[in-house]
Amino acid sequence: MVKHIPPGRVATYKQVAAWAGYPGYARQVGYALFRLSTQETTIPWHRVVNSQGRISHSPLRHGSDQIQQQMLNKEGIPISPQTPVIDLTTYGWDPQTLLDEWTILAPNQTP
DNA sequence: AATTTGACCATAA
DNA sequence: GTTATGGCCAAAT
Repeated sequence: MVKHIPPGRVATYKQVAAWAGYPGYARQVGYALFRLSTQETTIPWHRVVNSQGRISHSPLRHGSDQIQQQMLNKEGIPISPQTPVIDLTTYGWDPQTLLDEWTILAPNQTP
């Protein structure tokens, strides 16, 4: 599911769990992403944030939370210690919303 | 078998 | 804005 999140957008742990068919399993999504290396390239782990629109910080992450901020900045998402919260109505991604946009932009097509 | 541990969440103060 | 609390759930103690 994380692979489907487009650049410049973010999704929440809760959303990813629900989309994967496991509503209520937000924590497990976090544990799964924790296993990934910060060098990971095929899975955009940095596009997953908590339900407040903030990066989940933890000393156990060994700085991967800071790296997450840098990568999000590189994709045009303004987040910093001064602006710690991402506006999910602007940058949040919802597959249903994407479908709606798609049918508006390209009617008579099947996604 | 019971307790602890978290990249979580909703609510309350 | 913030912290605290109780709930959640699987895996590891």
